[in-house]
Amino acid sequence: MKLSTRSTYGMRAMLELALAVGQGPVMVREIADRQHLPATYLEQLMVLLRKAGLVSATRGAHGGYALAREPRDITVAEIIAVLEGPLELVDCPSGAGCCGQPEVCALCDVWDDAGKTLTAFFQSMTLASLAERQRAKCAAPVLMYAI
Amino acid sequence: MKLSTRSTYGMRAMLELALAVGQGPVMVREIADRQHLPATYLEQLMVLLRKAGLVSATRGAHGGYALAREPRDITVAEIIAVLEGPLELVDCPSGAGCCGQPEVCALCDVWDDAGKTLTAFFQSMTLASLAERQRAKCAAPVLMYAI
DNA sequence: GCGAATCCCTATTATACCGGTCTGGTGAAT
DNA sequence: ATTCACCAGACCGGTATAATAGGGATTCGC
Repeated sequence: MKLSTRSTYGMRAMLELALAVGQGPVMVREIADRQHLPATYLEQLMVLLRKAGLVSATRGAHGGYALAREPRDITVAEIIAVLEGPLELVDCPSGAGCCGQPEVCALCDVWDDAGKTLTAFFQSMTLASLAERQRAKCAAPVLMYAI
Repeated sequence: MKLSTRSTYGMRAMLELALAVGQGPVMVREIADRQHLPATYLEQLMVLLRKAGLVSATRGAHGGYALAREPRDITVAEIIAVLEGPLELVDCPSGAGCCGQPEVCALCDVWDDAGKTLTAFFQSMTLASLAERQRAKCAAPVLMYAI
């Protein structure tokens, strides 16, 4: 029950872009360096995010990526949906798989509700709010160390 | 982001046991047949559930498994925790992995909160409530079919 | 125009985990 | 004693994820 690295890498990249909004496009290489991610791998993810309309790319020298929309209009749920697929906890392709008789299966409801709960959580969370939290954390870094 | 079959298989088995409470031990074979699960695989899961103290086994002829506690005192969260591990969405072993600097990483908080949300959801859900829902569904089966 | 920089795309590989089987052992009931 | 059922562990194959490699397309600066 872990998120794949695709989502987490992608989110880290998107957060970088959110923090750099208004400063022109950011190179994949730059993001990868700052976040310590494999650059060529991240490239693939960025292409997916572009195709999904979440970022825009400018090619050529001094190119890079930028958010395609306002940070406040991009939710974490969207990003995860692109990189991870829908947040369904079980493969129950509309009634077929699962337990065989989903109409009378109380568990199907549970898995479904759980997925919806998660989705709602991530939908309530935008890049803007995330960026703000990040900025706050960096502005007031933790000065207490464990002894 | 799928639950492994371990959790879903295990839940289905536990629900069977909850529905058969007070009727003596139930054989693994019986559960597997009713739920169409691979018997030998389910056996492994039942052992884990026993070691975790969620079910009790009686060996020998006419043996089988039964819930070790009242259905209302067993939450879905517990069962999943045994079979799936803790509900953490990312591997962030208390600060080390993740992004490298979890103290100043807004995302770590997000993943953490999401895991807690899920856990809370599953904790609010007991075998008793599940069994009740299941019984209700079976008593009033769906009679409307899509045309 | 030329070349460098950067995104774009596809193919390939390796590793780990998951789902599952098989074999043999242990304890209880008849 | 025999049978039934849980117990324990090794073992194995498929698949998806994570990552690499390499060659193209597009734009900028000169």
